[in-house]
Amino acid sequence: MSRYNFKEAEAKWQAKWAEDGCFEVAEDTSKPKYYVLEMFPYPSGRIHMGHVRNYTLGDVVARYKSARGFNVLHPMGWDAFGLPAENAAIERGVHPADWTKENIAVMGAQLRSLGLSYDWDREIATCDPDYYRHEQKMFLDFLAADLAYRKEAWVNWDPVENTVLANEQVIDGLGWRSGAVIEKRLLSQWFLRITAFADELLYGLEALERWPERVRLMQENWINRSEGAYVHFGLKGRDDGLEVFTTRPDTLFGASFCAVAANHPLAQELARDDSRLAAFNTECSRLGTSEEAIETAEKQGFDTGLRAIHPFVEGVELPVYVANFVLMEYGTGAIFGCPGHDQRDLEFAHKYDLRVVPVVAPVDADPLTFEIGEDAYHGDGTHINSAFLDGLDIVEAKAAAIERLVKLKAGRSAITFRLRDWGVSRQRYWGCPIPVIKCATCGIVPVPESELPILLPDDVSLEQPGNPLDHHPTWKHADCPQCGQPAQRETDTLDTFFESSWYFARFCSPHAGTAFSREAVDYWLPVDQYIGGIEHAILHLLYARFFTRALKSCGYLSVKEPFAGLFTQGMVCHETFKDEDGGWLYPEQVTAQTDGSFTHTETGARALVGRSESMSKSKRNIVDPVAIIEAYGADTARLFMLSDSPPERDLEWTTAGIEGAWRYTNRLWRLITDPVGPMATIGSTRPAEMGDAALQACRSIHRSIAVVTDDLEKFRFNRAVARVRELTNLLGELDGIGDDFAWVRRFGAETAAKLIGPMMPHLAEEIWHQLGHETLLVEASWPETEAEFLVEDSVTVAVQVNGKLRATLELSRDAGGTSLENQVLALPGVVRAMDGRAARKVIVVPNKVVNVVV
RNA sequence: GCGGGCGUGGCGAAACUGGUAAACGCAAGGGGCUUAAAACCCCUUGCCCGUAAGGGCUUGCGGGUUCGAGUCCCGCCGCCCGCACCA
Repeated sequence: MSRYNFKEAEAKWQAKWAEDGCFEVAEDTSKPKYYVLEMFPYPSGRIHMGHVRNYTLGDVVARYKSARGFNVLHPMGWDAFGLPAENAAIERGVHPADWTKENIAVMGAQLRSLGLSYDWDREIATCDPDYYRHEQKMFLDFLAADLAYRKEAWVNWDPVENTVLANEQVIDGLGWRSGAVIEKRLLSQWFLRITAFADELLYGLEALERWPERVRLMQENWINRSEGAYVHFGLKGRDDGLEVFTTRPDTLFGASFCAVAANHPLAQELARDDSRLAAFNTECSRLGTSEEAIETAEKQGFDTGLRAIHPFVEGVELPVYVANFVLMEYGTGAIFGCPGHDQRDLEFAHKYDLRVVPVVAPVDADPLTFEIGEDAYHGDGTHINSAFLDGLDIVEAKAAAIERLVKLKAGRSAITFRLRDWGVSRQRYWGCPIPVIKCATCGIVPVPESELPILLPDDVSLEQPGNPLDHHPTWKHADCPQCGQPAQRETDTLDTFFESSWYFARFCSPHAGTAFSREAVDYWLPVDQYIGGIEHAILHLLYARFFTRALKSCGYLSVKEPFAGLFTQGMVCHETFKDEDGGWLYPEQVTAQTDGSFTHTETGARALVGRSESMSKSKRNIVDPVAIIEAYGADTARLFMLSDSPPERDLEWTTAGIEGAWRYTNRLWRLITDPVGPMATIGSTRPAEMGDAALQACRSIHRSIAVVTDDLEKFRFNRAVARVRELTNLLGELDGIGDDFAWVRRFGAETAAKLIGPMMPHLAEEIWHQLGHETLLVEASWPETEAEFLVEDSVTVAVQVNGKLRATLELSRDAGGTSLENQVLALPGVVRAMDGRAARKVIVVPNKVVNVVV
């Protein structure tokens, strides 16, 4: 029995495709273009199963579209700047550049072994000066267009290391290396004005029809446009006041307190003379900068003693608190609290014994007795306890309240966004230097374009804490381009999201002397199909959408949206194992016992099976793709990635699953190549006469083409695999003899090769070759269906009595009428279920269901 | 906390717009081939009652709409993802 030699075949066809330049593309206006892009990887060291899944999905699309006659651009590169390279430098003493380059070499070879149809000639690495020099120019253009600016922002500050930490480096409020309590600190930093495009980014979502609905929703909620009002509260005994933003100006009569963020200027000012408030503010600053930490912390407030004067009601004064749940970044960093109609305010009011006055009552409630219990009332209703707003509904009351605020010069209507400007400054080495110079006399001065790129220095010390560029002995010293006096370079580098915000454009002309050739981006953009993890649903995708608009407004390109189609894939999971002490074990450290339990392979001790979780180094539940490709080949790994779960859902990696895929690989191989002698010589013209069985098989093959094509179009790859397996089963059962059978068998084999081609390209190519073709399968076109073979003359119809299945009936297509009803009513199963009762109604859904209602 | 999603046999799943629930595969059981094992091939397999014919039940839980609900609506429960300096 022959076995498919994947090692030989995969090496052979990969070499052949490369030699023939099968995946190299150029602009060609005679064909429709199709740009397939998978999110490029961070070169962490080795590829993981998530990459295999992501890139297999992209490769299926690329190869399928190519077979359909599109001019397909399918590039790959490296998102090469980032924190892990600096960590590796600290831990292992290697230079971030060397570490990154080495990783790219290793991972590049691993990706190549998967047989992905990339145009490798377009490979880019974002840490290459030839890449980042262009984004330095973009930064200068943004600066000139007022899309980049400086402002103070809060960072996580490690007081022991004197270093800014990423959120990831703050664990339970402590620095990951120093263990010091982390504080928030204000730092002057660079921002990109993404909020200038807030409306556009929001309304632009509507046009992104080929994006998942949930991603659009998440972005919409992230941008969160809210209509409301600014309200000015006077402060008793002070000349200034408190500016508050609210979406519910109609609930002003229910206000019982005001609150400001701990980092609000007012809180900072008062803390200078109040050590207890200063301590409270410091406590708040220890929550870190993430919204999650702030919102999940226990709600706490500090009464400043200040009293805010109610704009509508003379004599009413509201206590002003500093509260740990108010965010400085949203609205004005100050709120008024209406406990009756906001759950968080209600809990705060209960804690600090503040009054709870309902001002909106449900329409069916008695306004005189309506009270707020444990739950704030968020619903519609009629205003009560609200003087001139009484009796109005919420919409009317909002308008009336704003009108009154304007009249009193105590406020105005306003639209705010939750979206904040994008902070791009990082106080780190391994990123793109920001090309500006800080001069004592001239201020911020852009580096002249002729001096770009500003290169990262090679000789840095990463061992000492702090920003390496800042304590480099010479790098930051430069003369001011304006006045010529000694000055200093900006030592911040750019957020790595900067690189990933335009790489799709660079791929269009990766060797261009400019960021990209206008002609190339005009031809290729937007990306037709973008594929990657759901974890990028907001930040990366939103930044890239903004960046594209920013580039457009600076005259770089013509499209507004970078990604016309988006697909978000699920994660690759694996069961987890722990030893008896709770330590994580690698899958290869455990042995399955016959009774279903597991033991530690070396010690023989009991091992505990945990639930399946997404593969991660920390849980040790990883399976190395390289080992899998080595053992089963790339095609088998690709097949398994596609077959079991729908691509948007999480996939569980199992040994049984990969072995099942491997069995299929060999089954298909044998089925087609064992009788290949006779098959290779059979003509490709359909015999004029075909017997019923051969005709049925021919129909089934055509249906396979139709179903698989539809499934591939709709990203239902698991179903496509199932249908190809059915086709394989059919081929295995074709045991007739004669010309018609011989032809059908070959037709089925060729079709199977073509349909499985995008998924298992090496095996398909090998089969194609064995069938006697001189040309490559990758150059062959997608199979076409013929309408005459897609119509069935008879259908099986379900027969129900009161919606319950009682029988099935073979009918000719589109049968109906009273004869059908009589036929149905005479069926033994129907008679039994009707139990002598008369039919009240018979519902006929043509070719599907007949339902008798009694 | 806020925002988003998911939930169907022992397991991964399928079921297109409300119309035969469980296609395809994994695991398991039985049989064949073999000195034997592996590989391979064939059969069985949602659960319960029944020798069978047949009947009942079943898509996380509880309601509702409908001739008919996995699919639509309302309310719960569980799990997962994101939250702006991880990428």
